[in-house]
Amino acid sequence: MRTWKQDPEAVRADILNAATAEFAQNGLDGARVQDIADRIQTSKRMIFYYFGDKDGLYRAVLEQAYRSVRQREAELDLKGLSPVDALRRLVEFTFDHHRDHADFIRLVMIENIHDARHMRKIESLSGTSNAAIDQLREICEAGKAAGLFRDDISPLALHWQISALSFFNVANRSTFSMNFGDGLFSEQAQAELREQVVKSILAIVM
Amino acid sequence: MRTWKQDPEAVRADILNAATAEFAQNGLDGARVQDIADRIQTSKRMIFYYFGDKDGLYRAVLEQAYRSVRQREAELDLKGLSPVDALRRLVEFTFDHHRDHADFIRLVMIENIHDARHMRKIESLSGTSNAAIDQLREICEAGKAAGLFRDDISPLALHWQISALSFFNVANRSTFSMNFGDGLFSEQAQAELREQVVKSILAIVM
DNA sequence: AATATATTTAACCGACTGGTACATTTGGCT
DNA sequence: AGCCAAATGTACCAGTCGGTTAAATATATT
Repeated sequence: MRTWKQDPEAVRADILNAATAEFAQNGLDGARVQDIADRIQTSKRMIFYYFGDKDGLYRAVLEQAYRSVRQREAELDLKGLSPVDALRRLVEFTFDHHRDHADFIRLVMIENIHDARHMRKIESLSGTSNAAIDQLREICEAGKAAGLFRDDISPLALHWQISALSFFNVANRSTFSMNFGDGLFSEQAQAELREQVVKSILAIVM
Repeated sequence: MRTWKQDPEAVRADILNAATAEFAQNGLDGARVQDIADRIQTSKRMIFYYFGDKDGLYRAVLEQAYRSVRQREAELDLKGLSPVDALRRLVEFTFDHHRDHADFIRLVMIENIHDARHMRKIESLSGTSNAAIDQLREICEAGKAAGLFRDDISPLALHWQISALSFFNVANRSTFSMNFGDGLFSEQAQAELREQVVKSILAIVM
């Protein structure tokens, strides 16, 4: 009664969150299991108890991170907007969302260093269904139907470009700043870049 | 005099090249000094003899990689081209160059994971002079002077976008393919993406 | 040739790290 | 209460890895 109450779910969730921070900060090889345990009040033992090994924990982190992101993407409501407005909104959302979730970006960077070999083992991520691309496809079809968009645009290629610009903005900030100064990362400049991205995407479809 | 059984410079160069491959493949923490030695015919001891410690070697790798890239960038000859043609050529060159030097891209990804903290210690990289941005600036000025380009374009923001698209294409190939298939990475699709990037950049300046 | 210096080899080490063995406690159930 | 399985604490281990010690060999210098 006086000692700790057992709450397995909370412990598991705590570990997962601590591990997310640790992996995002230090990478898979740089992360230390002991440091993850130290971030919360638990022991290394518990981590192996719940997740098997370091790789299993990393995979759980990756899975949760992707699930969270996809869920937030699915929550984006574009109903009632014209194709152009919907596309603009989607781009702005993606740009902002990447900026707001740097940990996720870092996990993806790390996974790319590993050629996505851990992701490949997560069955829940192999489903090709993806809200972001579905929404984009709908926008494109509506745009084409309304005669507003070109006929030869590819939703996938469009998504590629939106992702590239939003991702790079967060992922490569450190080296870009080292090479060219951090002028582009002031709030003012970021707002301008965001608008540049929107216009650039709109220019592709129209 | 005739037979140089010892060849320190060659050993040093070999180590540097082997280390470049090892670090690019496995990251800073994932790389193994022993594995670098095994890649060539030398011993671990030599690596520490020439580069001090693992971090020193990594810094040497990074420095050489950046120097090579900057040199190749400087070799791009845009003289005699109109602003539009020069810009198109620069974008195509950057897109291709990134694709052709995946190891460099990976080193930059790795350095970004580490918040560019190793790059920061390399004095030869702190010089802000950069051929790529200089050429772009010239193109922009010529374009504005000729009344072909808008007046409010920023060479830096333009470079940011060219880099973002070229970089992402290589850096995020693994996870992008996992999520959306590898259709965009066929030769045919890559050629189309390349053209999309060119048009998108041109749309920004005009 | 003799000496000094640069380069290379081989064996070794201490710290760290992922993972485990085993004992102990907690809480649900009868 | 008494039992059992889930959950947790403690101590520990075996392999790995960056880095070193010390000695040998090659080259340059005089």
